[in-house]
Amino acid sequence: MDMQKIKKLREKLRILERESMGVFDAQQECCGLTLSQCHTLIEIGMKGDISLVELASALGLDASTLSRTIQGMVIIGLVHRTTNEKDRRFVSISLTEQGRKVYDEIETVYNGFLAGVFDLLPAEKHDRILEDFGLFVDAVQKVNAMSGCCPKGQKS
Amino acid sequence: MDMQKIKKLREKLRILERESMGVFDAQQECCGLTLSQCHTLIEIGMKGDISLVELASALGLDASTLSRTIQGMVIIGLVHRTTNEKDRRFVSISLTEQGRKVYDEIETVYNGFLAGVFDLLPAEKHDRILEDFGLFVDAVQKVNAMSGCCPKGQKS
DNA sequence: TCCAATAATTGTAATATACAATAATTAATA
DNA sequence: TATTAATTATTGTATATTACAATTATTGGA
Repeated sequence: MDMQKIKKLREKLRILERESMGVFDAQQECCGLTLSQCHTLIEIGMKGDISLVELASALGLDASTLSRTIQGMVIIGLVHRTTNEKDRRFVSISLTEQGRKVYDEIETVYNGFLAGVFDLLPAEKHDRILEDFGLFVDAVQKVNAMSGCCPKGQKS
Repeated sequence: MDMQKIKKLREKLRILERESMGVFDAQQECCGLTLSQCHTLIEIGMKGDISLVELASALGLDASTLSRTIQGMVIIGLVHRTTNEKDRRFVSISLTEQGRKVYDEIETVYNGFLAGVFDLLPAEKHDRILEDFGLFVDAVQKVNAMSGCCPKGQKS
């Protein structure tokens, strides 16, 4: 890989970082959620019933941070939080009916956004782009796993 | 685009969002900079001499936010801030020698990271992956520009 | 010259975050 | 079985990041 190509990729990554979050920000506005709440909602929506530590780990956050986020979401009626009766140390976090509704709304908008992106790309390249994107992200993940320098939620 | 493929892409995007930031976080640790400072440093490093509003716009931040970030970076000796004598309303922001050193260090680590990523990908696919990634990001940018729902730095 | 526009900073408040300490509960062990 | 260790979640505390509003300094135009 010559440096010129890497530089170009860096630029694209920086743009994507900002631009793809734009959808989330729009979401935040549209659904009256903060970005943190939005991320949390999506994660719960995908994982279903989940404990606090598990969720914190999935989001790369400290448990105390997430505890407060969840607290807020319980108050506004998006999230259900109950004690797990099998092991009363755990809480069981899930979406309320209202939370599910907001989640579905976010999903719809986000999926629509991506469909719009692909509308701008030549149809015959769609599969290739998806495949290549997947390969790239997988490799990123592998490199991070290998180096394992700075896992989220901890300063070494 | 069928929904299944979009879902898969969503998952990849979420991973990338977290994982690619990992490098920055590592940076943050290694260079003693916060993430905001790191982003700011990189932007100044790329753009060279720049005014506050311009830089704020490039970073998608409010000018007041950036003003404080810059203040901090001036104090720790990474950034130079002087009044533009042609138009004394503007300040001229640039990297100090020390700032340039840290910038170069970050560049080196980040580029090395991406080189590592491509080491894991088959060489014959490198160019294709780069091209497809570029196409995708360009399309994302276009869609955001079109909808123009929620530009950064403002709640509508 | 006076007023409007622009750039930057400061005042203020809200959110997000991590680390440390604590309370509650379970598992392990002596 | 009783005590100790480990685990989960929450609270206390401090810091960072951020935006909006108000203010100051400066420039350009009427």
